[in-house]
Order: sequence, then structure tokens, then C-alpha cells
Amino acid sequence: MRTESTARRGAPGRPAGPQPAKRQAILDAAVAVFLREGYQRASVDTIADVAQVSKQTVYNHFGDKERLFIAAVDGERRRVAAGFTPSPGALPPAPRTAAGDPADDDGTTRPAPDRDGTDFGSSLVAFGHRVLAALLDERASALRRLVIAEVARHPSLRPACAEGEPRQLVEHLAAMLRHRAARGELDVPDPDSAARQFVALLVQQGLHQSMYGTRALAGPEADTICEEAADLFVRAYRR
Amino acid sequence: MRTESTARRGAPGRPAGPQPAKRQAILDAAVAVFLREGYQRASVDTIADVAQVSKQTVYNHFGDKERLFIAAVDGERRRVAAGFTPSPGALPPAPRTAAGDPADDDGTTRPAPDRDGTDFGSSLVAFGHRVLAALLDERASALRRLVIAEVARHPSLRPACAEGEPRQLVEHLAAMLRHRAARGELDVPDPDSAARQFVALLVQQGLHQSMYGTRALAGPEADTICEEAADLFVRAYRR
Amino acid sequence: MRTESTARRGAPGRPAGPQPAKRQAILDAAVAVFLREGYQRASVDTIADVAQVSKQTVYNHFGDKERLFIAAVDGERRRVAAGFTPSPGALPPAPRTAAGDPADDDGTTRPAPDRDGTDFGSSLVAFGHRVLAALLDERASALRRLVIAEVARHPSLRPACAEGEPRQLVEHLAAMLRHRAARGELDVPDPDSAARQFVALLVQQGLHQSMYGTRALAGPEADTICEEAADLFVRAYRR
Amino acid sequence: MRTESTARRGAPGRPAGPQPAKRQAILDAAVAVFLREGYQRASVDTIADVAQVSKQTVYNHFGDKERLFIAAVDGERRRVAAGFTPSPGALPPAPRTAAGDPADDDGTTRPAPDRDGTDFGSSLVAFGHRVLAALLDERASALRRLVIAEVARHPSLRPACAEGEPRQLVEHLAAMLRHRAARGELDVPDPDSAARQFVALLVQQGLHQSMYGTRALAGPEADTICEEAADLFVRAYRR
DNA sequence: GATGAATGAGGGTTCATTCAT
DNA sequence: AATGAATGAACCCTCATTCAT
Repeated sequence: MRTESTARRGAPGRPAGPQPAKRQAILDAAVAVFLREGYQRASVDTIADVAQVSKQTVYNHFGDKERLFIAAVDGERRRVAAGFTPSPGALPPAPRTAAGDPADDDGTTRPAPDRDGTDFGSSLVAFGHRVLAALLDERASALRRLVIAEVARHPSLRPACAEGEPRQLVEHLAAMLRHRAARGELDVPDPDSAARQFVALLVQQGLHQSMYGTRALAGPEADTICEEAADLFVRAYRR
Repeated sequence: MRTESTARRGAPGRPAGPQPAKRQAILDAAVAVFLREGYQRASVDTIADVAQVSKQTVYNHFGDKERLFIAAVDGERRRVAAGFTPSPGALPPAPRTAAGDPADDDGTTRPAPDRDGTDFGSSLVAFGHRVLAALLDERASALRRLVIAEVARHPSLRPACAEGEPRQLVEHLAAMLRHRAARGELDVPDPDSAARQFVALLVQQGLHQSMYGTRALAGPEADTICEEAADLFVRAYRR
Repeated sequence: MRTESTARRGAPGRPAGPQPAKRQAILDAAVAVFLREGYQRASVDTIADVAQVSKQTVYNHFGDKERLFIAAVDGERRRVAAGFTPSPGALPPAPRTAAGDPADDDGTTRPAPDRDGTDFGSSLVAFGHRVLAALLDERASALRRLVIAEVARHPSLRPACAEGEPRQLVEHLAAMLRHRAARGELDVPDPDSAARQFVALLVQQGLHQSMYGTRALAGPEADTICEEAADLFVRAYRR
Repeated sequence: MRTESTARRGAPGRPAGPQPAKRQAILDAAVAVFLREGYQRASVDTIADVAQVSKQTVYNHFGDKERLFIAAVDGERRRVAAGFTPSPGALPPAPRTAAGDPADDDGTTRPAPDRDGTDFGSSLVAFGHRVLAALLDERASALRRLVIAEVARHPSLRPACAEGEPRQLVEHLAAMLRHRAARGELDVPDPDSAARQFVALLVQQGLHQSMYGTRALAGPEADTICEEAADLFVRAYRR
């Protein structure tokens, strides 16, 4: 049994496709054009052209430009958010032994035996790079700029705006902090808050230095951001 | 009683100097309209109307919409940056007396044993509130959204974009950190970096929670942001 | 009774074909306005008004003012060129019988000894009057002025500019010359060149004296031009 | 005693010059801009800029754009007409010796003893080239196109339009014809008319083939035009 | 549901012209 | 007499949106 869309699209002479395919084509085109041009500059004509669809079809599906915009942003937001999800199982970098040795190298500041601060720190650095990469992805950046640009005029963009600090990554980091704290490696009273702060720090510095994704971040720049952030948190939370 | 125009012009014999007054009126109107509407939506007609000036006068002064935009953003950027400047004398003028502390302006009486962590922490909190206030000021927020929205299309906005993390406040904080470090109160290896991080943290969380200045931050929200940030830095740097 | 639009469209089922009727209305209006006002002075608004069509419809059909202009000139050029075509059958169909003489169409009975100079001369005079009439036709004149005015800025007008010397009439005259030469009446070594010259002479003097069609040519003026030209050619080529 | 203009312009600090110099600068600029752009396209701003004069000065001198246009065309017309004046004394090319050999080369067609057709013909060819050169001069061509373009809307251009067939050259040729006729070399009943015709022929063919001065005439093209015209007149008038 | 044609409003820009200096 | 600033009216073009098919 053929799906409705294949059934309809099978006819070669008919240029008109069925609904869902066209709808998606329009959405994709809208995302592309809105991200590139912004809300005002983007014209429904252009979107229809890119979608290879008549302009009226756009209106049939979405009613008006604003609703099309909201739908496009919403779709793209989900897409980008999916990119924030850490690869499954990537969580604990290598947390097996944990039953660490209380006697640390220098003995003084860091009581941590073998799971020393370096380990935690480099974990943070690595995590930081992942945050920056996700953050500065071209589409994600364009979406962020677009949302920030329009959120004042389109309140329905608020959820999208709130996703600027990627929840999934924050949760991932919080889990890691809890994990290490449970091992006695860290003394972090509020892992959620700490994770939010770490991500916020990276986000702000990354966006700031990359001009909100408008210019690429040189390798050393990203390194510095991550390392300084890691240093701060190591200082603050290492037991 | 002097007319406004004569009041503004320096030349004594000339009753009304046409240029500077109108130019400023246009700039003010442009700022208002661009901040409210964004670059595309703002029409030169509207700006001319608001400035009470003919449209062509706008063109005589600024050539085209883009240059008017750049000029308006630049002016507003300076204005906002001036708002970032800590009230003169708010910084400890000499590194000896703790009484000149910038934290004084929070109004609390503070019996304060002058070099404990509480002191540092509440200093940070107070400073944080000032950062948030400057940051979330309505015009500053609108300007930031505008700049972020357009920086991809107007490279000349990059300096304005870079000012998202207010340099003056960062320097102010760095000075405070150095001050306290000199007193032996803190162990902060890189005060500049630390100051940048503190401000970045506040900025990002403030912008995030206020939807880039689009909704007001409830008092407790701001408190939490500031206190958590202060806690982090106290943990990290208090000796 | 069929509506005008159904009458024009080939498709039988469709009640009104929107395009061709409007397109032609726009073209007609464009011709009228451009001829009257010139390229610059003519406004697309005016053309749309005259065509009883929205301005955007004009742009939908022709893209921009320049292309509309080219299309209008091209159409009118064809129309005018059609007016240059001598009435079919006016030319001697076969080169034997003198009765088929093109000079017949001046209406005179002409007892005409069929091969004397008078005959040739008055033929030329009559032909000259036809050239002048076609040349000084109001629309043809306005078109010529328009093309001359703009050919420097619109190279695509060159074909239209080249048609200033009407090819069809030249060919017609060349045929007549050959005809008479074949009868031994004339000694004309290069009939094509001679025809070109005759027409050029009439054109230049007609345009010159009528100020390029800007003022009407008095009857005697036209007579003089034609007669003098005829005299010259009779002198040059009569055997 | 210094003239008024030198007196005024002597002051180095004062940028403003006196009247006549500025007037001429404006006129020159107007000619340049009108010829290049046409009446409508030319803007008073541009003319003022080219003339290095304030726009209001233009209005002070000429009242409005139309009057400035007329004045500019009139000046340029005179300038061009001066270029038509044959170099003084250039008239009889060299008609004296010629006391040639009565026996011509081919002997048959041309009975002409010493003042033979070749002489007359080549005179005409040379004269034709001079007409074409004057005609197709760049400024003369641009002026002609401008005048033709605007004569319908500016009746005061009629004199300028009438000069399309350069009177001076016609008179020059008429004199030459009379001269040769007086010598018995030619049989030309109406030398003025004949001269007008010859010039008209050249003018029309030259303008036509050069697209009214819009493209250069190749050497052979000009040669053909002149030679064919000369041939025609030799045929017609040689005794 | 899909289309091509049509619309009215408005946007940026430029122009000829005039005031005030 | 000469200027710089100012004006209001257009002009070309594009937009979001709707009809008629």
C-alpha cells in the first residue's frame, strides 16, 4: 500500500505534489531565507521560489508571513537543539575506579588522590570545546541572531530565545559534576547552578569573541576561553 | 529667553545655525526608530517625521539609510557605554582605605570586618547588580538586539557588537580585584581574566533570563544570578 | 456576444485569459506615454494609469522600465515599418506592361507616352510624396525622435535607429528603377544605391524642414522637395 | 585699472568669483552634462558640481533648468556652427591650371576638355568628407541628438534643429558650383538647391550609418557615401 | 489544494527649487 | 551675488496579500 504522497507524486505529468512534501519544502526554504536575510528582508516571493512552489501555496499552508516565520524558527530550533544533545553514552568520560587515593601529589591544596584536578580540568576543557562548537555552528548562530533580533516583536519566539543556553549540555555537565562529587573528587554544593554558570561563561565569551557567530573563532581563542573557564571551576570546586 | 536654536549654536551673531541642531534631531530620531523597529522596518520617512525634518534633509546629512544607521548606532553606543562608566570616584581611589569600596553604593550599613570573604562577596554582589542594571537598561538592550541582528550584514557594527561586554565595568572590577589581592585578601592570578569572566557570567545569565532585555528581571532572579556568581568567585579566589 | 478577453484567448474553456490582453494594454500605453514624454519623463505610474492596470502588473510583465521601453519601441517600430510597406501590388508585377506602373497610384489619368522623362519624373515625385507621408506620420516621427534621443544610452535601439531610412521603400524604388532600366528608359548603373540616395535625400530634407516631424510640412514645401529630388535623378539617370 | 573680475578674484581667501566667469563655467558645465545625459537625466546638482559652483548660483544666473538648457544649447550650437565654417579661403580647391589635355583617357563619355568630371567629382568627394567629419564630430552629434530629442517640448530649440544641415557648408558648396558653372564646366540650373541636396544626402546617409553619431563610421563607409553622392551629382550636372 | 495574475501600499532615493545667511 | 540647508513632490521598484482559475 502506497502512502498518499507517493501515490500522488507518482503521476509524472502533474507538477503539483501533495501537501506534506510541499509543506516541508516551504519550511526548509523559509528557514534558509529567514536565516540568511532576517525577517523583514526575507520576502515571501523568495521563499516560494526557493521552495519551488507558488506563492499562494505558501499562503495556503501558513496563512501569513508571521506564522510561516514562527513555524520555520520553531522547526530550526528543534533541529539545532538536537545538535546540542551530547552523543549518547558520552557522559562519564571514564569514571570507573573513583575509589581514589586520598593522598595527593602535593598533598596540600588538593586532597584528591589520583583523580586529580588535571583530570577534572581537562574534562571541562573538552566539554567546553564541545559547547563552543555547538554554539558557533553556522546555522545555530544565524538562528540565534534571528531570534534575538525579533524576539521583541514576536513573543512566541521566547522559547527559542531561552534555548540560547543549551539545556541539554547544562544537564550533561551537571551530571558530570554530580558524578565527580559523588566520588568525592569535587565539592560542588549546587551542581545545577554550577553547570549553568560554566555553560553561560562559555556561551558569552564565545559569542562575544565570535561576534555572535559572525566571524570564526581562532583555535587559540577557543582554547583560552575553555581553559580559563576550566581553571576557574577547578579552583572553585576541586576538593 | 533664547530660542532653542540660538541656545544650541555657538556662533553669537547668527540667529539660527541650521546644521548641528537638525543633525542631532535626526540622529535622535534615528536612534529611537531604529531601536524600536530594527533596521529594515525603520523607514527613513518615519525617522524624518520623528525628527520633524524633511526626508531629503536626512539624505543631505547622512547620504543614505545605511550611513544614517551606522551613525545612529555609533552615537547610541557611545551613550550606552557612558552609562557603563562607573560613577567617578566609585572605585577605590587609593588602595588603602576600604571605606571607598564601590560596594558602598548598595546602601547597606555593613559593619564589615574589612577583609573577610563576606566583604568580597557582597562587593561582588553589589557590583553584579550594577552590571545587570546597566546591561538591562531598555535602550542598551534594544541597541544590543539591534547590533546582534545586523552585525552579519553591516560589518561596521563589529565594534558596537564587541562592546556587548562592557569594557569599563570589566576594568573596574579588575581594579577591585587587584586592590583586594594587594591587600592579601584574594589569590587571583589573572585579575583581568577573572574580571572578564565575572562580567561575562552576569551578562549571559542576565540576557538569557531577561530574553535579551525583552522582559524585566524579577528582583529575586537578579539576586540569584549575582549571588551565585559571587559565590563562585569567592570560592575560587578567596584566600 | 463574447467578452473581449474570451475573444482573444485561444483556450475555449477558460472564460478570461488575463495575460495577453493586459500585456497589450500595457504596451499600448507605454508606446503612447514614451512617445509623448520621452524615456526619462515617462513614469511607470503614468503608463500603468493609462493602461488601466496596477503598477506592479507592469513590473510583473516587463520586469523594469528599460525592458518595457525596449518592448514598446520594438512593437511600435514594427507597426511603423508596416506602414512603410507599399500597398501590395503597387509595384509593377511584371516588367513588360507599362500600365502597371507604380506611379499609377497618384490617381492622375496620365495619357503618358510611356517612356519619356516626364513619366519617370512624375513617378519619382509621386513616390517621394509617399515617402514623406510615411516619414512624417506623427507616430513615426515621435518614434524616430525617441529612438535618436535614446540610442546612445540604449544600444538595443540600434535596429530601430537603423530603420530611419525605410528599407521597404528603398527596395520598392530600386525595383522601379530596375524595371525602367530594363525597358531601356534609364541608365542607372546601381539601382540599389540610387534608390537609397533618393530616399535619403527625401528623408533628410523632409525631417529637416519639418523639424523632425515637429511641425507640419506645407504642401508646397513637400512639393518642392519631391520635385527637386526628382529633377536631380531624372537628370542623372534618364537616358 | 583692473577689470571687475580680476579685482574680485584677486582676493585669495574668497572662493566666490565674480559674475561672468562663473556664468561661463556654469554654461560649460551645463553643455557637458546636458550633452552627456540629456535634458531630464541631467540634474542641476550635477551641473553645479561640475561648474564648481553652488546650486543657487546656477539659479541666480539662469532662473531655472529650462532656461539654462536653452542657453547651453544655444552656446553649443554656435560653437558647433563655427566648426562648420570652412577654413577661410579654402573655397576653390585649386581650379586654375587644369589647362590639361583635351584628350581624355577613355575619350568617349566625357567630352570635357580640361575641366573634366574627375576634377569636379573629386572635389565633391573631398567636400563630402569634410561635411561628414563636421557632422559626426562627437559634440556635434550629441548636440544634434539632444536637440532632436527635445525640440518637440522646447520650441525655442527650432533654430538649433534647423542647423542640422549646416548652412555654411551648403553656401560653400553652392559657391563652388556657381564657380564651376561660370567656367562652363557644369550645367547646374539651381546651384543653391543642388548644394542643399548634396549636403542633405551626405547628412542623412552619414547619420543613418553612424546611428546618429553613436558609432564611428569606418573609413570605407564614409568613402562610399561620398563617392556615390559625387557620382550622382557628376552624372546630373556635368556638362 | 495549487496556480499565475493582480493589487495597493510603501520604501529608498533623487530632483528642481527656495530660504536664510 | 553667492552659499549651505531645507523642502515637497515624484520616481522606480518591491512587498505581503488576494482573486480567479
